[in-house]
Amino acid sequence: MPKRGYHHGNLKTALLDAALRLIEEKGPTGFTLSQAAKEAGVTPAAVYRHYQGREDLIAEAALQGYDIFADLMEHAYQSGQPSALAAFEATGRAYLAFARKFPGHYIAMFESGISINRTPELAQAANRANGVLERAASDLSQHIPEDKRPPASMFSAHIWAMSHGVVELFARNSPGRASPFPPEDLLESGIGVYLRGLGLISPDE
Amino acid sequence: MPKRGYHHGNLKTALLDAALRLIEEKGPTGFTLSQAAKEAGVTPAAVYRHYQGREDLIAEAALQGYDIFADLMEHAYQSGQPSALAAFEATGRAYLAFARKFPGHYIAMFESGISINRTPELAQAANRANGVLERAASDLSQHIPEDKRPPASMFSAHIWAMSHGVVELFARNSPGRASPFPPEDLLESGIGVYLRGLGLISPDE
DNA sequence: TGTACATCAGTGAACGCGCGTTCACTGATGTAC
DNA sequence: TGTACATCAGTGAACGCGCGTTCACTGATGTAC
Repeated sequence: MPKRGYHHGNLKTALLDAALRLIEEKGPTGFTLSQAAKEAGVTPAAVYRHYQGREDLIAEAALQGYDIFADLMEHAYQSGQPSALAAFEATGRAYLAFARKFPGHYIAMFESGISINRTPELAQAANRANGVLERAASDLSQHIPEDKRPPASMFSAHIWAMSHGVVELFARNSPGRASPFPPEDLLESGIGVYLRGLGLISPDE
Repeated sequence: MPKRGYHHGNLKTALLDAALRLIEEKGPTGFTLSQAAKEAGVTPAAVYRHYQGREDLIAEAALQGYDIFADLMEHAYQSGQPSALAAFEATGRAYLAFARKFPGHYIAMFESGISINRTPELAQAANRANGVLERAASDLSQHIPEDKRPPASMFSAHIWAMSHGVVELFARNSPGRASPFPPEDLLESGIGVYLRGLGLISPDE
């Protein structure tokens, strides 16, 4: 870990890490470039060697986040194969696990106001992540009689919304709004009820 | 509408309205007291005649929001009586309607990081709103056989999470993340599936 | 191995800016007589 | 109705601060010969 001397050696990464910590702590609007620089042990001006500016740092955090997120979702999806149900449920769990493990990334992705269409890579990474969930939903909905089958994109939007809601309301340390249940249980049971509603789990399971 | 002269006459309200507009536009951390004062046509120092400072303005917005919110929920709940199902569904719809109609309030309440326990009145208003949803859930869950009945607080947390998720992901103009469905439909259908999963709606309804 | 030199990562000072808050003040309002 | 005076809402200047960004610079690194 060579951190001494005039050259940092690892500044780009160190800045991104500092930014993630700060975004997690202060929110995307409260995050400042100067503070990130300070945490990395460097002058604010040095940041401009590696990023175009404040916005660019946030966008980079979001991009990295979507990549990790998509990988995790992909892996969860695969891990449940060949059962469409197991794959789907693993994907749901992976969502919450990601939000818990990478809160800075999560916030940069979903709460920073950064447009998905800022750069083609960002759009691509975001779509990849979204695609996994939609594929899992689509696979699973094959088991529903066609005339009662909701569009996979609606199905996945429902699950996404519930997951996001659980994260924002109960998994974040919202001051004074403690959940009566662990977020993991809440999401698991919520998805369970939902799947039962689609006839994908028998009522007694 | 007397706005001329040295005395504003209606400054407290005007400031709160300006704050709500700005919170909606810039987010809770992007909101500034100075700008709110400017919008109300007044010096920043004048704000201190009516509020204790920046934080207090946000807290006031949240408080007003919880009051309106609780009233709307209450009204929706009553409007569906005596049917527990109708009351519950109306409550869900009221949630989204509130978020759409009072985005500034919504953000101040749920995204500003203001603690519910900042003042007793704030805590009370928040609990009143939450209580309506929980009561609606509790009423409705009487129709579930006792041994299969989830706690009402879990039930209501699920619905709250899905509602909040729909608002955040699909009802807000998140740049580049357009929903394929109107948020209202998304929430209505999501809640429908969920209630079917609890056995509260017949599969063919 | 030694030297000259190009490359480039990070410095430090400076900029203009808007912020939240304070303070002594002033102008308008409303009340007592 | 008129006047004196208390109340108080809003002013304007000032404060110290941290921000994002720019610029000419300097010190370290690495490469060519």
